Formats: sequence, structure tokens, C-alpha cells
Amino acid sequence: MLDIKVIRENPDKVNELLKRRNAELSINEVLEIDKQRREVQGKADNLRADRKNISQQVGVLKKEGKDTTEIQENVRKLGEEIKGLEEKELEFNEKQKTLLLNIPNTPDETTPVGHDESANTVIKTVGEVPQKSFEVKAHWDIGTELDLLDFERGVKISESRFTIYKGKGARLERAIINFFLDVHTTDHGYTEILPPYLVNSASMRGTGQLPKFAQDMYKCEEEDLYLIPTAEVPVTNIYANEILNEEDLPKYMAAYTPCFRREAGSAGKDTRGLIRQHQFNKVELVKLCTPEDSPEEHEKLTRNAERMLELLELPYRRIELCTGDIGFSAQKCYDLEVWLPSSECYREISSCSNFGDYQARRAGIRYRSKLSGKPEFLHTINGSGLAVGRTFAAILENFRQEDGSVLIPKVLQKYFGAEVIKK
RNA sequence: GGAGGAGUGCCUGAGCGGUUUAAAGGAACGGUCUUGAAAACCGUCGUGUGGGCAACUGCACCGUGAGUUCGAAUCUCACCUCCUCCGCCA
Repeated sequence: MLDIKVIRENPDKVNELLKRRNAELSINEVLEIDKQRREVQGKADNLRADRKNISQQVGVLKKEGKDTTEIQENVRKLGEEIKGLEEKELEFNEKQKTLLLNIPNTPDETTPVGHDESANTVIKTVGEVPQKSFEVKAHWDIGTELDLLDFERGVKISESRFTIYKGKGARLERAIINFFLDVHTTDHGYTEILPPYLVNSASMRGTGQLPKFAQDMYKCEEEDLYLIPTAEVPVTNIYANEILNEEDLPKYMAAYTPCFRREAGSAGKDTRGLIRQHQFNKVELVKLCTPEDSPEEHEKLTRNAERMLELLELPYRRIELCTGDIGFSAQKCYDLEVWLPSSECYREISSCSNFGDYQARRAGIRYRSKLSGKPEFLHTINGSGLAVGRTFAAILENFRQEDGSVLIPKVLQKYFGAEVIKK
């Protein structure tokens, strides 16, 4: 959520930044509502002050044994007037809140300006793209041949975009999860979190999934609960509506969770394989930090994610998303993309975003600033470290040998318990 | 699921219809003292939202939402959460 005070004081600046995302966006409507809202509030405040003073007088007069029926009747009428204004006040408040909740974050000044993904910039490319002398296969074929994945029966017991991992496949998935968690908690200083996989609507609003993206999520019919689309939601909201001490920052948290996404609107896209599933595993990195530290913490978090690809010896590149392509709540975002030989392209395997105070304001996550002594909204940062299913796919494709076996990356061998997967 | 009890500021905790402007203590911050620190003493100290260049000031907020009343932290109702006991259960 953007700060209404910032919008009020720098409307042109905010409008200009939002237009970098999308020319349609404007804060003019919310400014109009804000003006009306403040007007009503002023009137209501004055009347409430009157009522308070007169009611206090009633108390005094009654003690003196005087008759107050006429005054009481007048105050009762005043109360009715106040009630009318308060209804208006509430209406404007909610209208303003709704508008604000639907306005995306303003992009960071350093985010490259562009209309769509074609304007994203490649920051760096790491690792050699393997040149194979033999036939390259897609991970769904490799996984099926080696009896690691069962796509058909996954569909049978659920529906399309659900897959069963079995035997060595299930073991490899688990090995990747454990490897990621171990490195982040041991080498990178993150605290491991195992959060709930169902969260309420307030949490979804806090990180920005609601109200705009309700159709992307699975919702429980009977309760106010949603399946998490990413661990970002429960983990970021852990400190919702709290005031932390500045000494407790930064907070580094790492969480493995399954993620559930309806993928509404991606019908026909990546229908084969593990790339786009309704349920997938991910290890997510989340940081809470002061505004001063957030650019540096964002870079460090992205480096933490990149290190996973480097340790796994997977070729990748880092791109910076342009203003037209960054997520709704983000102000700056890097994507890490891993090389997938079968499709001869880089595919997203991690998305590392700095949200500034946008999520913190929505979720009410503050810290007491040493400098001002006042509670201030902190900054939130998160990124995948990494998407497990896509890592699985990348390993199968990049490490497949001519005889059809798949080598296990060195760092995973002790987790997996073998050096190679053969038929 | 059933029966009781409880939710007050950063924390503990008083207040249970009317100068409450939410007591008191702790923590925190500033100061005095000290070679330095501790202790002691003095002072500052809730959040949100308006008005004002500012000093300052209005209003709201006592789990959430409705209601009663001239007036609600205080009374009523519903809901949420936590605690105790019972039942069920991996």
C-alpha cells in the first residue's frame, strides 16, 4: 500500500512512477476521495468534541440536582447528526482503503523503464551452456524413463498439473529441499521456518495477493483460509501488526513449503513437465530490514539464491525486470533463470524482490527507529532459494549423460545417497 | 464439541457509567553524580488520523463488531483469541 501522505504531497511524482508500470494507472481518484474524507472527518471531529463537552456538563449539573432533560434531548439530536457523519466517514475510509489496496507499488528509481518483458535487462550470465553431442531430452521424458515421475497417475488422482514423484525421484526432490535449507541456515544465516500452509485473508492482503489476485489462489469453502501460493505469505506476515526493535533487524528467514497456484489464465502454457504445476515445492528466503539497509540486503539475498545454482553447477543468468514486468507489490526485482537444454532457453527459477515498505504498510510491520524513536514501517525482501521442481527439471536435463543416466551434482550426493541415477 | 475464566500501551498491571487527560511499576531514551560503569535521583516517554510553517492542538483507539445511554475501557449481544477442566482424536 502506498502512503496516502506521500500521494497527497507528491501527486505528480507518484503518478509519473506508476505510469512507468502502466500508462492507465492514476492516483487522481484516491486523491479526490481523500479530500472528501478529510472534510467529513473534520466536521465529525468538531461535533464529537461538542458532545463530549456538553455530556460532561450534564454530569456536573446532575450532581448539583439540576434538571437536564432539555440538554439531554439536544445532545441526543447531536448524536444522530454525528451518526450520519460517521457512516459517511466509514464509507470514505473504506473507499479509500479499497483504492489504495488496488494501487501497485511504485517502481524503484533504478528499475529500468519498459513496457513488457522485452525490456528486461540481462545483468550477468554464469556457467557454460552444455554442448551435447547426443540427443537432448526433456525432463518429463527423462523422469518417466527413469521411473522418477508419474505424470499420468498424478492427473488421475488429482487433475492436470499434478505430478507424482516416486522412488529416486521423490528422494531427489527431498535431497534438493534439504540441501537448500542447510546452506541457507548454515552458511547464509537464515532462521528456518516451517509455517502453516493455509493462511487467512488478512495475511493474503498483507503481502498483496488480495484483493487483486483472488482468482490465482485456492480458497477453502467453509473457512476464511487460502492455500499459500508461496511461503512469502505466511513468513512475511509472522510479524504483522507488531513493532520490532531496531536491534532485532535484519531478520533472515528461510522456509520450505509446497506452493499452490490455480494458474488461471495460463491454460495451454507449459502443459508438459514440472515447469508449471498447481502444487510445487519451494524454499523461500524472506528478510525484514530497515529502509537504509534494504538495497544492500536485496543484493545479498539475490546472491544467496545464485549461490545455490553455482553449487549445483547449473548455468544461469540474472536479469533485472523492467517497470512493466515487476510484480504488483515489488519496487525492484531480479529474476534468476536456469538453462533448460530441451527448450534451449533460460527459465525462471527464482524471483528476488525488494518491496520497500509497501507490504509492511499493508501488513502493519514496523520497527522502532533508533534515530526518530518512532515506529516506522520496515522493508521486506524475498526471493526463491530456489524453486525445487524447476531445479529438479534442470538437473535431469543438464546432467543427463549419453547412456541415459543422470549424474547427481556433487553437493547433492550426500543428501541423495548416490552419484548417479540409472535405469 | 461442552462447561468455566480472561483479553487494557513496548512489557507487567490498576481502573468496572461522569475532570480518565487510562493510575502505578518495569523497559527505553535524555540528564545529574562518577576516572568509567552500576546504583540513586531528576526529566521524557502509547498508537492512528486530522488542523497548523511551527510551538501547539482536535478527534478516535482499552481483542473485533454491533447495541444501550446525554455520556462507555466500564453495561448488553455476537464473534475471535488465549487459559483451565471434560469429551473426541493423529
